[in-house]
Amino acid sequence: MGTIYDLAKITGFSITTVSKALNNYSDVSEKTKAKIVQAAADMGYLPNAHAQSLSTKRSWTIGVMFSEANEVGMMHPFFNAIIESFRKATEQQGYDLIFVSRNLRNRDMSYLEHFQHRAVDGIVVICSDQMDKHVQELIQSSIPIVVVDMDSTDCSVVFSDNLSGGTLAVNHLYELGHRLIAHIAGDMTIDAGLARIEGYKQAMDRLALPIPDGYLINGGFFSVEEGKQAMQTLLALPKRPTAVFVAGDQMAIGAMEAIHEAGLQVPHDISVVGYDDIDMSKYVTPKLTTVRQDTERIGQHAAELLIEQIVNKRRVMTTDIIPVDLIVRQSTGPVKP
Amino acid sequence: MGTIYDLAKITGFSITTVSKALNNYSDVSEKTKAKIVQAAADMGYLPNAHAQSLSTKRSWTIGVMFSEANEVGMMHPFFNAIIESFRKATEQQGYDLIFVSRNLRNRDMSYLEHFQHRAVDGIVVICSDQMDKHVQELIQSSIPIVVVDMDSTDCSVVFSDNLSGGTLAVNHLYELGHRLIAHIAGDMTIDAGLARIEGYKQAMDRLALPIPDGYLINGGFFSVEEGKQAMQTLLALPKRPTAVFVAGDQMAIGAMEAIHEAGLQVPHDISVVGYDDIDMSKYVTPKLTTVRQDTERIGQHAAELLIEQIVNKRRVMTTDIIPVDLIVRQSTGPVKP
DNA sequence: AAATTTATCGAAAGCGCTTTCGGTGAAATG
DNA sequence: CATTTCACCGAAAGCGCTTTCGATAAATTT
Repeated sequence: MGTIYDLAKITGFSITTVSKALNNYSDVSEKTKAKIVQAAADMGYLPNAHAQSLSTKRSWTIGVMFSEANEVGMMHPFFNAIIESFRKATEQQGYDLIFVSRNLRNRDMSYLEHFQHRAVDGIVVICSDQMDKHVQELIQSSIPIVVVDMDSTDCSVVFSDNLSGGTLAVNHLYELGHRLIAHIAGDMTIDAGLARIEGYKQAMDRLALPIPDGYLINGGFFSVEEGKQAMQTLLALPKRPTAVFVAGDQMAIGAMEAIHEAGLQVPHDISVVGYDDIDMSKYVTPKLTTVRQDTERIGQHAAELLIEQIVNKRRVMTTDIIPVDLIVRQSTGPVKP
Repeated sequence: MGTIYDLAKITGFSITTVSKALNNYSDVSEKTKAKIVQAAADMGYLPNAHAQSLSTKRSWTIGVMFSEANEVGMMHPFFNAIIESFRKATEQQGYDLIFVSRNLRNRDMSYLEHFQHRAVDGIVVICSDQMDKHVQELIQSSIPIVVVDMDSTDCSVVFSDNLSGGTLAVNHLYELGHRLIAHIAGDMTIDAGLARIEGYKQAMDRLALPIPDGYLINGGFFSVEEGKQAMQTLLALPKRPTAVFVAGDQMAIGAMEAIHEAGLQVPHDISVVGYDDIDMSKYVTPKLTTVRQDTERIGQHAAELLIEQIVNKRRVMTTDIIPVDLIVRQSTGPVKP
């Protein structure tokens, strides 16, 4: 593949000139630039990224820290959608994503340490666990960073308008005539979960609807299984809700399963609205009514925010809230008379 | 964060000794090693990966090329599951994954070029498109490589036993009494799709079942939408099948939707068995009977294969086939009398 | 006591690249 | 024609690390 030294030897110029020619410096004539570029093409020359990084202190890599909360790794559909759009946006600017692990050849180091070791230009964390020690460490560091789906005043964050999302869901159910509306919530340690709870409460309050005991139930960490269990608890209530707003699609799918297993029908007996609009939502039966998060926009905006910090070399600490939409499908319907 | 030069200054040893101490060379006394290690810990020293790579010609990174065929990017659940298990296995050995894009700061280069530029130690390609020019280029290169879910005699490959998978599905349906068994196939340009077709054909042949015209239908590239369309075509057939083996879960979900929309019931009117056992399969209604691919094992095995090539510095060209299982759920049932 | 080993350390080169700072000769200016 | 400017190029230092090859002093061996 060759180095600039080979190129210098072949063309007869110095490595300085070769480097300059390849990097479009102005102080090299068009003629010699052409020769060098040609020679580079001929030998299939490619600059060594490590050498470049070493010398420029710019690696053109972005480290991504992924949630490993509920062990889903890279299989979380919502996070995945965000990462995907983030990737598209960053790659357009020439960055590569690097997924680091915590153990560097047997030593095991923190994520921050690992990112420092790899000398990433920036970090994106997509992790819902506010309290995670590693996340905090990353935020406190001086590496450009953007955090998704989590709140923080110490760095750039971007997340959905969960408050409105909750309200949207409740209002929709209200308009369908429902008055007994329960909420299967995400764990309170998770910002998104908390905000949706708040949205739910505010909406109920505004509609002058009481929240009966047991109607606000913790669904844990957004898994299908936990959603199912929460719904079972709800079904066992003396006064069963006619509708339930679930803080995540996967949980909602679990909830629907519980309902079906109890011999009831969605939406005939109970309406359910989810949150996220993951890919599968439109394919489950019945198709899930849900609050769509704009993963495309979240990922892209996060990318912009991060890159801006990288190129301008200054930290920005904005919190950007991305609007959500209610997608009405078939899991919600009018309340039974 | 500091460099070995700082460490040398602080401890009073040469950078050579510092480096050796940090890398456990035998020709440095325990005492000085202790001092140096302690100093390193104190200042939070971390070696610069780029400098190390430059000097050792080993980057401890693995490049991953992901399918971009049907634009799903990182959102393909099956590929994702594999990557996840691959990641776990490689990270344990100290490797980081880097997802490269094709355009390096405005120039746009091939994947191979990009990988060379990043000086990855190895490559994993998870892409079903056999003919992809970039994939071929990667395979022909001298970088250690492993390919997943695709056949090739020119490199290490690992994929599921798609032949048996097809047979498994057909036999299951046969045992339920079905004789009119159709197959919604993956595109023939995709190895996995082709093998499943072959499995289907062989099984049908062995059971002395004819394959009526139109019973073998191309479902394209495994999307829900395409599966749905294929099923609609199948439903319009004069002699409608009583069971259908679908080459992918997402297509199967689409197929079920088509069936339901036609006013028919799964499995009462038509049985369907999918392929992959993606996460959602057990949550759709009815829960999908499917051929499970062992993503865990595929990813891990691919990792082993790749790392072995990296450390032994020699190419191995094995093709390893991972067994599949039939997971019987509720989308298949006895044929109507 | 002389000759060898052994243990411990460091100088220096090298990995491939960027960037500063001068140094040419040619063109432009007076 | 003397002087300034300009266009073009290269020497050299530096990025942070590894690794070879000696060098030295201490420990062993004869």
